[in-house]
Amino acid sequence: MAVSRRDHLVDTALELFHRDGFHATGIDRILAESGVAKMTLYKHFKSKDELILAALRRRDERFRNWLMREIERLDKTPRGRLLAVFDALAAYCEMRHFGGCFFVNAAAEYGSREDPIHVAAAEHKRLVFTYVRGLAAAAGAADADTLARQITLLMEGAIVTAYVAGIADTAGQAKDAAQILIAAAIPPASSAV
Amino acid sequence: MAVSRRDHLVDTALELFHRDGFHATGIDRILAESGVAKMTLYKHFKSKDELILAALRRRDERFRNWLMREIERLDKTPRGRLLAVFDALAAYCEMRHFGGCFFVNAAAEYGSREDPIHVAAAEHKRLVFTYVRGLAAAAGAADADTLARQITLLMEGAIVTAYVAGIADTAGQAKDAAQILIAAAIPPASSAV
DNA sequence: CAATATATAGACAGACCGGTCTATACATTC
DNA sequence: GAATGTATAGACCGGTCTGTCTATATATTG
Repeated sequence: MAVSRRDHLVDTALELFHRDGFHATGIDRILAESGVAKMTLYKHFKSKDELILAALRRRDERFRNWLMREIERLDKTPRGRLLAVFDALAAYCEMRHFGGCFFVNAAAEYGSREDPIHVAAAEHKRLVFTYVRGLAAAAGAADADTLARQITLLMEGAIVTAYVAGIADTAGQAKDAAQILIAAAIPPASSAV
Repeated sequence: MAVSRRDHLVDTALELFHRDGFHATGIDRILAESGVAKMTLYKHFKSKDELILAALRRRDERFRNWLMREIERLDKTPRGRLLAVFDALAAYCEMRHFGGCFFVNAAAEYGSREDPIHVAAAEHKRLVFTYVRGLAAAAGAADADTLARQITLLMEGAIVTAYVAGIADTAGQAKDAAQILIAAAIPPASSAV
């Protein structure tokens, strides 16, 4: 088989969870869609929650890899990459089956901050922030933490607004705001690097 | 009775939906918590979805009233009110039972953009944007639409980051960013008004 | 008092939930 | 060819879901 049963199961679950939500997606539908037997699922995962966690891990890995490659492809300069973040985001929001941020949606359904699913969502956000902070530091920001926080706030706002309010080009508007914030945060001497 | 059965039902549903989510909150729990009989619920609402819509309407009304009063109380100048938005937001995020944005959570569970629940969430976002745009225009922004969009993007980012990532003071960091954007958007001549 | 409206409790239906179990089919490997 | 491991289908369990129903209690109003 080209892809293992387990991988296929996680991919199918990921797609259905993102499209229909976690509680609204029953185990039986995932099995029917993937053509996998119930016992095979429960051999690989102890429970539905474990399957959700596996889907979150896969999504985190794929999304961050995609985002980083896209940003590194779009611009070669550190400062340019801080802005390219929003071009990548625009592409993300315009994808065919855009359904908002998978991790925000997960946290919305599993609101308890102690829930492993909520924890996994928080961890994803932390990793994205860390990546952006690296970009900000490389671009010469005096306070990389603050600039990275401002940029990630705009990113979150753009995704959630595109999804909930259905407004196009929020990423472009966020990019315009980011440009102003970057200019204010990075000393002119470093801006040409 | 001090409050009608219908109102009590909506209030209880609102609280449980926000705490535990929509799919995870069963009709029976709402009835047990509110002490209302099932037939009374179905006399006032055709279905669970209708009850959810009523909860969204009540929440929209209450939240926007609270936000506007808070902002108008915090600062008397139009420009100051644009920043006071984030002080109100900070207070909101620090409330005891803060559970993110009720409307973002609703849209996360009812992802289809045609779903009346998703539509109601989008409408709430539109109304908040309209209010902020009014503040921006009153503050003398040359392009009130653009500034209002930037500010609402920061608001959304702050709420979702405080909730999902569990980070404190995102509203304060958003306020710092907003100050820079406001300074860039409002002509100095108007800034003293 | 009688009539009406509105509330109650709780059984009930039919579907679906997550999860367990048995029995069977189909490879691969010895 | 026999044995092993892994997949399959699908019955089954107890519980919960939304929504409907009946029968009863209570309060108001004529």
